Amino acid sequence: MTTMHDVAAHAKVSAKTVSRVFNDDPHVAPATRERILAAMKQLNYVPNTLAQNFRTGRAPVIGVAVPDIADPFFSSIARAVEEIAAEQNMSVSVTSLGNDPSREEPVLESLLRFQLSGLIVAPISENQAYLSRWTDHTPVVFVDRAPTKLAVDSFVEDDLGGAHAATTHLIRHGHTRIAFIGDTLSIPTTANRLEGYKSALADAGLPYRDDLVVFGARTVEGARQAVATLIGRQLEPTAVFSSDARCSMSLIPALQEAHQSNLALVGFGDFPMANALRPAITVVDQDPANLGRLAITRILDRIANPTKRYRRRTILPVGLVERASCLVPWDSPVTEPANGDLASDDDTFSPLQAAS
Amino acid sequence: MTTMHDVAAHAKVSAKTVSRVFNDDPHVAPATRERILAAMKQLNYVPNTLAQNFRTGRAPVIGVAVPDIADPFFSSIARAVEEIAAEQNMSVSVTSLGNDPSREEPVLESLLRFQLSGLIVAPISENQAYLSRWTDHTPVVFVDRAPTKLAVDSFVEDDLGGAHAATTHLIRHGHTRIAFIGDTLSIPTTANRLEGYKSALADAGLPYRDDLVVFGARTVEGARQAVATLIGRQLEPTAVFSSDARCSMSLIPALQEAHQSNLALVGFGDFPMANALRPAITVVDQDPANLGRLAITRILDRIANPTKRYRRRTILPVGLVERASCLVPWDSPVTEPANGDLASDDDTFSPLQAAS
DNA sequence: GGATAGCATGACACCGGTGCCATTCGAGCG
DNA sequence: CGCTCGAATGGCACCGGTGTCATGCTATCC
Repeated sequence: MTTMHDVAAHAKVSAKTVSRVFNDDPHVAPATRERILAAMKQLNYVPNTLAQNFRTGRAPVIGVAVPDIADPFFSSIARAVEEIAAEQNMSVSVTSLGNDPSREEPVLESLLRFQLSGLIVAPISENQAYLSRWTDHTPVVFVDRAPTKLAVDSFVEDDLGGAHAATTHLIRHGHTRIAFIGDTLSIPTTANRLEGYKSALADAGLPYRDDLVVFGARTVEGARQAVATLIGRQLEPTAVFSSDARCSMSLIPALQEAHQSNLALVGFGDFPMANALRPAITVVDQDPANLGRLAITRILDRIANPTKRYRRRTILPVGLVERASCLVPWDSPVTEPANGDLASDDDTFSPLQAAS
Repeated sequence: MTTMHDVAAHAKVSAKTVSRVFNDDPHVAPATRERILAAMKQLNYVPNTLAQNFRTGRAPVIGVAVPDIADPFFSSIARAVEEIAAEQNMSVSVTSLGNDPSREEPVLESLLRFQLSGLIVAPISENQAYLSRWTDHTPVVFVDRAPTKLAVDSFVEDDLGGAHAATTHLIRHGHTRIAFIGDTLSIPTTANRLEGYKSALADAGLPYRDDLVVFGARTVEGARQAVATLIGRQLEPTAVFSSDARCSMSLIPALQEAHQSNLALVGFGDFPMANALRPAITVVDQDPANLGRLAITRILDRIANPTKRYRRRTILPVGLVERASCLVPWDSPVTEPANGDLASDDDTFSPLQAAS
């Protein structure tokens, strides 16, 4: 790798003058500039970002740590962050935290040692106090999941309100036995959504039955077991509220396998093909890209205005995207859906329509 | 940020000794080690990775540049890379290249200036010659799309063979008018898949009709237009081969809207919920995670064995995952599907079954 | 003509670790 | 007792840019 000193020697100037040419410093004679530019081209000079960052003490890099970058919800967040970071000539370093909460701390620590310009986290652990030693120097923003034992910015969805709305929606469609299916209560979003579900039941005067609440449905296998458990219950549920998109995506194949075509379904979080499934899946829409945009914007603001004060916790409203899976039986709507998403729902892709 | 010198001063030793403690150098007296460890803890010392990397001249970072990290295909690649990189204490810097080929060069250059340990690229431009100045120093591996005018490692799927198999599969099911729907020929995979499609037609003695080949179906809107164009044709197609997962995901809603429930469909590339749709979508499966694993493994091998020679181009076989969308009419299979994926295909989630 | 301002350029330190070599000191041994 | 050897530790340069200040030179003006 050729360095600035090589270029300087070749152009018979000092390294500093080469640096000036690079940084468009006007105090360089045109002839000198030309000579240096020629030397740079000839030697194929490329500045070493590592050296620059080292001197600055900061890397123009935004860290993004999420449970799983292959999950469409989190990859949408990352994509939005990237887009805005790129405008500021910043790059993005993505890390998947995985499933093991004890790995979170070492992973984030090693990320932060890069002297990141900022960090965006959707945590998997239940306590992020260990981050406090960094938060004075590095803007940290939580997304999707609020921090525990740590005072930093966060942008989360209205889990409680969304779950309440989804559950209420099912109740309005006449359901009284509604199951709650999720991954694990250790994820704060799931805990909040369970609360929303409970409060909706309470508001409607329906009993809360904990035999209708099942966890572990993150994988198709887990969802299968959850479905099997529910089917075995006395007074089987007639509807299911799925606590997150990942669960919904596991749950749907599991329901199909178990011939549970009579169960109504509302999921928290939209997901690919949700509107192409038959019935199209009614979901609480979260807009992860917006979450990402808000997070990176806050980081950039914090960098620009280190002393300014911001509201730490932001809870974003979520909307119900009404499709068809909330109706049972699905071909005889209880209420006329308001959402345009439903407009094409009779345009079914199913061969069975043609066959019947 | 407290530095090593702060710790050294506090423990009344030299910076070098602090460095030794950090690097588990055995030549440190136990008492000294204790004193230094105490000082480090008290001052909250964290090593500055930027300085370490600068000295090394290399960042323990693998760059991953793909068209769109929010695309499940590419996010699966990134996830697999990450997983293996993490085992080597390397982090991953992800960049989406977007749609503008002219942005590729500046984006990759700025990534490479970080003195990456390696770079994994799925390019969007048609010429990557500009990377040649880097390839001597930094291992570069292409995935999904082979490099043009550049001699580096690549791992791509058998686009030609896969498209040939998919098209042949449709022909075996009795289709003679098969449309090809893709994004753009400037993506080499699409060009190869079109060749595979053509050769399958030729092998079957079917005519190639370029009025059945339509591009621009990357978005739902584009897919709508593609469908509209095809429907207008004399001798409409009875089947469609979709050139990539993204197109399939756009095409399916478009077909639903256009009431094209009689069209058979095979897509190149699996995608979320493909097996939960009704009919479940028959696809050529690509295994993006494997692509990612192979790429990062090759980079690590290259780092460990700089002189060793490898076969540059690897073409991975692809398999046909037979579901139901290739059968027309779907409820009367022409042949008995071999794939287990079909086992549950009568367990339909569709309300119409219940209704009929 | 001399003082002065302004521009082009260079010298040098510094960012925070670490490789290399020197120095010091004590133990062990002939 | 003196020598050798190894262990513990320190000094210092260096990685590649860049901020700060100094220097030398020319143009300008009174």
